[in-house]
Amino acid sequence: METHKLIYYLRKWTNIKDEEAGVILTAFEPISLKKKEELIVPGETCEYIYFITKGCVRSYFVDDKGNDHIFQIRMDNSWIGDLESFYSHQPSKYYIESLEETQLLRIKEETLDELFLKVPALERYFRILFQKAYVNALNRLSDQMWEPAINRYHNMLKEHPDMFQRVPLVYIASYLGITPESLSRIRKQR
Amino acid sequence: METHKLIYYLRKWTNIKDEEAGVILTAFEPISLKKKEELIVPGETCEYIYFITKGCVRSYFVDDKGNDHIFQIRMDNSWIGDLESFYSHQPSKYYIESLEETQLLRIKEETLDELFLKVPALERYFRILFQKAYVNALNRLSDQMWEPAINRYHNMLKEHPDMFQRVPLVYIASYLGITPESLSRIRKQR
DNA sequence: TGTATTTCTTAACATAGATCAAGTGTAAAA
DNA sequence: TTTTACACTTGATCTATGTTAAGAAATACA
Repeated sequence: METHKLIYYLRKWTNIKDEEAGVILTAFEPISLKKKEELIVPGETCEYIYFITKGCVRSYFVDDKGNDHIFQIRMDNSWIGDLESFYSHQPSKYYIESLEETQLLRIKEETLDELFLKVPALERYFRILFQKAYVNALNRLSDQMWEPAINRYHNMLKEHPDMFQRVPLVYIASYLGITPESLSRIRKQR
Repeated sequence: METHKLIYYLRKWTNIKDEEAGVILTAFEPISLKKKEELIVPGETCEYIYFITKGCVRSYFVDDKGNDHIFQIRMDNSWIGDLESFYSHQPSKYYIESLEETQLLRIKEETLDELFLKVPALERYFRILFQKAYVNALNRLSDQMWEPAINRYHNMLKEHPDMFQRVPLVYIASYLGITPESLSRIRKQR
C-alpha cells in the first residue's frame, strides 16, 4: 500500500501511526480547480484550509486603484488559505486563485479541531508548520525592508527556480513587491 | 493565591489545569537585564526562548556598512528569541538587546519539549501563538510592500501608542523600514 | 494558418524616500 | 553647573523604483 503524499509530508516532522493516517485522510476532502479558478474571494469567509497536492495558486488583494498585490504563490505540497478569516470567522480580504489546473485537499475548522484531539501529533505538525512559516515571513519581511529588488530577485531565482518555469513574470514581480517594468529592467542587467 | 502572569496569558487561548500551571512555572527560569544589555549576539546559538514579564527589547541585525536594522520591538507579556537559531541549533544572525530594565522568563528547547509531552495544552498554546505571529508577519509584510511610510507610521501610532512613550524614534524609524530623517519629515506633516 | 490576447520589454519622465551634512534640543555624567 | 553624548530636525541633493505609454514577442484561439 502506497503512502499518501499528505501523510508523507506530515511524517517529515511528526510520528503518525498507520491507523492515525487513516483517520486523517478520511477527514480531508479532495477538490480540484481548473486554471484561473477562484478558491476564495473577498467578502466570503474562508471555511477551509487546503493542502495542494498538485498545481499552483496565488493569494492576492486588489487595492482602491484596482491593482493586484500578490503576497503568496504556492505550489505542490504546501498549505494555503486565509488563516485570519479561517480562525476568526470574519470575511476574507483576499482572493486565492489557481494559476494552473490544481488538486487540493480541504478541511473545515471543526473537523480539524476534532482531529487535533484524536491525533495530538497533528497539532504538533501544525505547531511546527506555523513556526517555520513565521520564521520565513520574518525573513521575507527583512529582505523586503532592507534588500534592494535585484537581490530579492536573485534570491528567489535561487530558492524557487521552479516558479520561473510555471508562473508568469507579472505575478513574480508583484510577489517581489515591484512592477513588471522594474523586474524587466533587473533581468536585463545580466 | 495569585495567578502568575505567564499562566494568565496561556489561559487566554488554552485550558491549563492548576497542577499543570505549577509544572510549567517551575520549568521557566527568571532572569533580568539592565538597560542596553544583550540577550543574544550574532555567532552564538540562541538556546532559550523568552517571555518578557516586564520591559522592552529589540531584535536587529547589523549590515556590512554597520547600520542597524530592527525587525522586532517587544514589550511586556510577549515572547522573544531567535526561533530559527533556537530550533536549528545554528548560530544566530541577530542581536536581541534590552531598551530598558527588563524581566524575563527563559526556557531551553529540551525542557520545552518535555513540557509539551507533560502538558499537551501548552503545545496547543504555541500552535496558536505561531499561527497568530505568522498572520501578523504577513500583514506587516503586505504593509511594507504596498503601503507608503506615512500610513505605516499612522497604523503603528494607532496600534502601539505605548511604544512611542518608551522607545526612541530612531528605533521606531528602523522598525518601520525608513530612516530617522524620513520619520521626522513624516511627523512634521501634521 | 492567421488573428487576438496575454506577456514581456523599452524609453521618458516623476516621485518617495535615502544620503550627506549641519544644526538644535535634551538628558545623563562629571 | 558645565560637559558630553544622544535624540531629533532641517535642507540640498541623489537614486531606486514607479508611472505612463508604446511596441514586440509569445501563446491561445478561431
